[in-house]
Amino acid sequence: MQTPSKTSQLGRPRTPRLSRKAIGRAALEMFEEEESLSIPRLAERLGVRQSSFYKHVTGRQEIIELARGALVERTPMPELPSGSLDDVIRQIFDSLRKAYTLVPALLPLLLTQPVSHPAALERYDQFVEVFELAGTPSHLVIPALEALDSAAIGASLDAMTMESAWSINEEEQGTYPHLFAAKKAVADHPVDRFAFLADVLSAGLRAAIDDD
Amino acid sequence: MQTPSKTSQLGRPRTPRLSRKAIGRAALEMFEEEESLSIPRLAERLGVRQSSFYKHVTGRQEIIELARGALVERTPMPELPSGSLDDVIRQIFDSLRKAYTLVPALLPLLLTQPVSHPAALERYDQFVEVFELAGTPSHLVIPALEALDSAAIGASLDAMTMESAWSINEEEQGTYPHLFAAKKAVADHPVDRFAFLADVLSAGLRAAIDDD
DNA sequence: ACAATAAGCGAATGGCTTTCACTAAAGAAG
DNA sequence: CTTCTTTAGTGAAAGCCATTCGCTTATTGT
Repeated sequence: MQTPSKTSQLGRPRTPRLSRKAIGRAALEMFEEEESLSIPRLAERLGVRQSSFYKHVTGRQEIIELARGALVERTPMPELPSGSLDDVIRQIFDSLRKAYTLVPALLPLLLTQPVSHPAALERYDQFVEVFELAGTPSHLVIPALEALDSAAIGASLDAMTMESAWSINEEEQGTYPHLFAAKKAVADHPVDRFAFLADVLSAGLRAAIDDD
Repeated sequence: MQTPSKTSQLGRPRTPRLSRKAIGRAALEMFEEEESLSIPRLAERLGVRQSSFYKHVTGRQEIIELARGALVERTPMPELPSGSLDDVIRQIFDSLRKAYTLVPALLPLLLTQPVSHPAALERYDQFVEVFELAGTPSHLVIPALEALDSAAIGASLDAMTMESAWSINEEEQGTYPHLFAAKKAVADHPVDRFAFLADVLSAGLRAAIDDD
């Protein structure tokens, strides 16, 4: 009987080198550190060849969905079995924002595909439950949750696009006088965008829900 | 003197085949029709070779910014020299939404880079002016505009992610009871997401601005 | 008239995702 | 325990993509 070289990488390994969970976690890490996902580089991180992924996953999109799952699993569900609608809105928004600001580069990719990871679905299921306990009419729960979710994503991305979402050259300052002045005003008198959005969403959602 | 073959594509052409404006327009068209941007295919559309773009543009990112410009130039500025804050919010939100729903595939790419196209900057400059005419404190204009912008993007993307942002298998329906029930509730009692968001933003922004 | 610049092209580079035939171990069946 | 099937790895290759560079020809400026 031959003892194969210990460094041979051929054939099935004695102990598994990959799992869907490990792939999701590594992908999330990679997004945090490199702000993008490349399958060859992910393979390097995991000490594996790129083609190996396709035994666990159908393709890149699924890896991104696993990263979403890893993000949810890392973020604890806020304690809030019940509460006022105001509390519920602020807690959910804050929970989303905390998760999203960790990985801004992932957000555009998450936006373009539906949520299918079980851990993520379970988290949203809990959010829905809390909304309903706070007295939201059922047909408004999904629209309200969508509003919170995209606001959290938008704000987290804005925070990434450095300094400002609008980039004006020095020479062009006179060309866009109002925009330039407004940028200066908020620079001189900074506004916490997340707190502002939380106020806007809380007041707005409560008004829209009570009007029903 | 030689008369070169009319079909020769060598050397500088007698009349220009490309321009930044034409590139932006074609890129926007491509996003609408193919939901993605590929430089080789864009070159095909314009009857040109891919390397030619780099005489007009520094790279892919700049082409995307030109597409943003083309999108703004195609969308008319709403007539509204002045108005109540409620009108202003709804008009701006509606204008953004109209533009964004035309090209959902472009939105994730726009999110990741600052606005630098002159036509877009001018449009935002006008939005700022209208906000100020409606009495918004200057330091809140930018946060308010950011909120409208990301809400419009989020809603346009949600509308793209077909049917629902949450995809639940038939077998899993019992695993996510609240989410599933809420999806059913909104399916049975449909809610216009854009109108809902407009209500939320109008009420919320006015509250946040008046509290100041 | 002529030099400098500008706008095209062709070919090549290096990156990416995905597929497929192959190998060796694990697990199931008798 | 042997044998068969399934599984989790590898390696090589195909077919995309964005970008660069040297070449050619026209336009522009002096």
